[in-house]
Amino acid sequence: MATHRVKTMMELAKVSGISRPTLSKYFNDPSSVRVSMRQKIQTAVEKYDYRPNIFAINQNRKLTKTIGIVVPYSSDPFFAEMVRMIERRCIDAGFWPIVFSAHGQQELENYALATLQSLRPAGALIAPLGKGSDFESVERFTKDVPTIVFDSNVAVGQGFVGSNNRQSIGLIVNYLCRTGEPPCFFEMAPVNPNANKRRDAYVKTMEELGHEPMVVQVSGSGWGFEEIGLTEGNRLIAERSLPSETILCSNDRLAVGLIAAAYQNGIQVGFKEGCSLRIAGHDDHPWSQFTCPPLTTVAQDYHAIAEHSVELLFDIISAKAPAKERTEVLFEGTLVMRESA
Amino acid sequence: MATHRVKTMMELAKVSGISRPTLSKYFNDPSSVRVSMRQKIQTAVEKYDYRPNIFAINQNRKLTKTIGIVVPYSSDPFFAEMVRMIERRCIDAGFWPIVFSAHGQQELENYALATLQSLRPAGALIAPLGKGSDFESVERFTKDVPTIVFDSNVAVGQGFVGSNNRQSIGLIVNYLCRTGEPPCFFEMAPVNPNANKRRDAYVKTMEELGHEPMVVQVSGSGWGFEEIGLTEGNRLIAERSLPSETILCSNDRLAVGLIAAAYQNGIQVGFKEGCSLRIAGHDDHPWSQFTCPPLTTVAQDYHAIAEHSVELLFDIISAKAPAKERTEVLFEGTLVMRESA
DNA sequence: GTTCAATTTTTACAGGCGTAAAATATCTAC
DNA sequence: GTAGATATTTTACGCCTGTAAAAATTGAAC
Repeated sequence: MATHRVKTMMELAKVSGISRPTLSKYFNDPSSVRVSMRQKIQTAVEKYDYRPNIFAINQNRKLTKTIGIVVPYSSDPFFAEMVRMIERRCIDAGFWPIVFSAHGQQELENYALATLQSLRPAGALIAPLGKGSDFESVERFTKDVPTIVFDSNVAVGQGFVGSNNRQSIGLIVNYLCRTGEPPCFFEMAPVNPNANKRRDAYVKTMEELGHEPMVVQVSGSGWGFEEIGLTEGNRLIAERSLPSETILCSNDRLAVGLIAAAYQNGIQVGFKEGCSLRIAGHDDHPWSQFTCPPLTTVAQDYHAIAEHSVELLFDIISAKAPAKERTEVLFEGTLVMRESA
Repeated sequence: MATHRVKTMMELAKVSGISRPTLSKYFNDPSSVRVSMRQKIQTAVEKYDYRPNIFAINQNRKLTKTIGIVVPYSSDPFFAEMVRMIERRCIDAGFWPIVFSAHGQQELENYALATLQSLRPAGALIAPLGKGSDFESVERFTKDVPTIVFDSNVAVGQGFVGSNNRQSIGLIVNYLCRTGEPPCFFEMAPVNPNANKRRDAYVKTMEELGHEPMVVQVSGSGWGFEEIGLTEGNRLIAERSLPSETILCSNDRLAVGLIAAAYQNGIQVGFKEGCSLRIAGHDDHPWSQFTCPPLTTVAQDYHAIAEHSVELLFDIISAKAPAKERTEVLFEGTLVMRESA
């Protein structure tokens, strides 16, 4: 340990008595050298605290070990959780995950894609902004980099993994109709394909059940969903213009804002005695269990989506030829009954 | 645009009639070539969609343009917001921010630091896990990379930027004592120096005001603060063992859980008629305004901390010699009066 | 001890760009 | 138009590792 640190593979070869190409082979894939050799190398690496130079490595490799992850909004708990799971899987598989967030802005999404592209990643997992994306930029990126799209099904890349909104919305609409007044649907102008699919699923399910769909679309843009839920909820309550006393929100974050609005107007939320409003969400965000009352919602299968996205990407990367067809995998939601509806 | 894309600087030199060294100079610093030349180059770059190869660039540069950002928990809204601001400043200054999250785990923090280090960044902004950090790993990192520490004042790096907990806690303790029963302090086993400083500040302030400090330390570890606040809050309420009906939480996330616990036990929170518990937090997390009731807290100056951290780092990077002394900058908190206390 | 296969070593070149030094071209001011 | 300062081109080498091909070594089984 007191030994002077070694900075290049050449030096390591000299001090360890092992040829440089063998060292190179080892760093590419430790199992490609004999066990005895492997141990000698590991000892030397530790003794001289050597680490390969990433830049030199990637300059000649056709395939880097970098995996790009791009999300629209890293502080959204759904994406935060997805990123955590995806990162873990990549690291365990010997890849280098690098995370970018668009922070809701097209400009930053483009920047992230451009940066990532110049890193020549082995592949990428992206959740596009959706409506806010510069479609051509995203498409250009996917031409160069094997890409799996998740969450928001923008029609690019080699595959998509997400939730079955038709099924999950159907589930909660059924539940709400079964247990009380049919819900209206609370949404803002859709920011991505998911939002559209959810609204359509709501309308379809209501019609199937013989009820009149009631969509309440409020104004507001950006990713500050709670804020929109709060201010628009306050407005709707003041105007008494809610078409139903049961409200299904397009996502949990909107519901968080709406619950706050109800509270601030002295309205009790829930299905118990004395409650005059039922509020439900969609996603089962990590903090949905901490609302007052706890939020009834539909859980997306975070784990399955993350896991499957990564598997799909690895399949594509390891396959020589690009997939002939874009695959789409949808996971089903599960009802999470709490107290808000 | 229909032109074939050019992949190396050499090719770009050929097709544009400009020498490679001049192009190289341009990419290092566009202002180092004549205006006429600059325009010719920009035109060619766009026409042939050329982008320099990052790996080749960084292999020879002593100083890369990479800035590393390491946070303990990317989905914590405080860090999410900090990251957003820091990234923006770095991009605007022509640097490449790369974000890593330890997801609360020492192993991942070490991995992030090691990865980052091999990227030979120009500098780094890190918020260490704190108690959960492998101090030696962090210190070793800071020996190699100019580093500014923020949020959690672990004694490494060239400087620290954070909040003045003594002042901010003093502010809210004063407020709470002035307006009602003196608060007890609700915390979990401290995960970082901030938590310790806040508790100490609470104790000091209470003593100054002539009150007996009452610290309620609950068990629970990890970064699931809301969960801890909820379960431990439920327990304390059931046991009737809260020493005061005014509770100052070590941070907002704990308060979110505690408010949920109060709600679930039918306890009204706030200072109005009929309320029997006052709850306050610290940080002014983005979602604190959506709790029921809205959370009274102390706001950290996110913007100042982010801005100043970056400035400090840039100063160090541009200065030839490393700073002789580790600088510490603290920003003051401001009281945010809402309805929970 | 021999043989064959699997490893490792030797040798050599490539990758894309930074950068230094000397020669040449361009611009500005007079 | 000319000198002097400033930019650009030419030429050449270095950075650190990947990788290919041929030669040499090692290992296990007989």
